[in-house]
Amino acid sequence: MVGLSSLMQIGELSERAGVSHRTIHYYERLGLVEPAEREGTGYRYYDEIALKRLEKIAALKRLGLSLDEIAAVIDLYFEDASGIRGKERVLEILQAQLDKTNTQLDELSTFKRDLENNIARMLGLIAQARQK
Amino acid sequence: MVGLSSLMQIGELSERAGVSHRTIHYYERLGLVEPAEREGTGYRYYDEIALKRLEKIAALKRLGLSLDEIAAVIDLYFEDASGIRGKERVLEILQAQLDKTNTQLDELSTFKRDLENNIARMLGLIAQARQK
DNA sequence: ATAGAACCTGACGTTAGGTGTAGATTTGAC
DNA sequence: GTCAAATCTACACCTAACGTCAGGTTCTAT
Repeated sequence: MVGLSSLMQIGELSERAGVSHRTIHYYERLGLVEPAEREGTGYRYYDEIALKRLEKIAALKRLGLSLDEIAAVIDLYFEDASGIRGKERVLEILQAQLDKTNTQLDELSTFKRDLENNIARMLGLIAQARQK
Repeated sequence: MVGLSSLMQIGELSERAGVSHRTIHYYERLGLVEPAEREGTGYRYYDEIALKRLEKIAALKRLGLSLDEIAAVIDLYFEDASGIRGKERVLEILQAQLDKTNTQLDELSTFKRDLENNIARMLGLIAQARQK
């Protein structure tokens, strides 16, 4: 194969993104990433956008979104604005997601306070145990 | 059975906690909840603490903790402080969790900003589409 | 032209977190 | 005492998100 100079194969993408190639195949079946090129041969060739998508997917996963939910919003990050179909629908998804996010932020802050209190308590108990 | 007047059966607990009785059985196997009473007969009888535990479990799940991680910290919320074994170990778990929580808070805030930007963009596009 | 690395597909395995179901037992009401 | 509702145990099954394995193809270097 010639003329794909700026593209990378799945091995490099996999390594740079920190996910296995089987995971990339899996994501492809779910419509989350696509190779930029794929001629008759079968080999997949990816551009930098694919890498960014994988990174975005990882970030959204850390936030607790399922792959299905990610599939529903990820194009917002990569499609050019004018091309977005079903804007109202997308807007709904975003609003719902924002609500969830706000709740999650609240709960997380509370959890953090709890953790900090518990840590302080633990430290106290440990110091006390040492003293005797 | 008599004398368990202030206790409830699994059906009531299940309903009040909003989880199935099968889930409660499952949690019991993982050591997350226990009936307050269980005589020879086999029936489980729960107190209000069990309900609080289930609610706490749900909250921790929403924060993205696995059931195993929850098992590691939940007693902090219910055991009396003096009874906590392996304080150093618990402290480590808490510290690690706090780090994770801080990262998660950051990512979540970023995500929220992204969402808000996307929402604004969508609203703009929709208004524009209406105008023409 | 050939070896070895990289890649392909398809089928099956795995873990977490449950749900479904069947057949037996217990309970509470009458 | 009897009957329906609630519960019990045990086993099987389910989905999400991958990982493993096997056998075959393609690429690159020499």
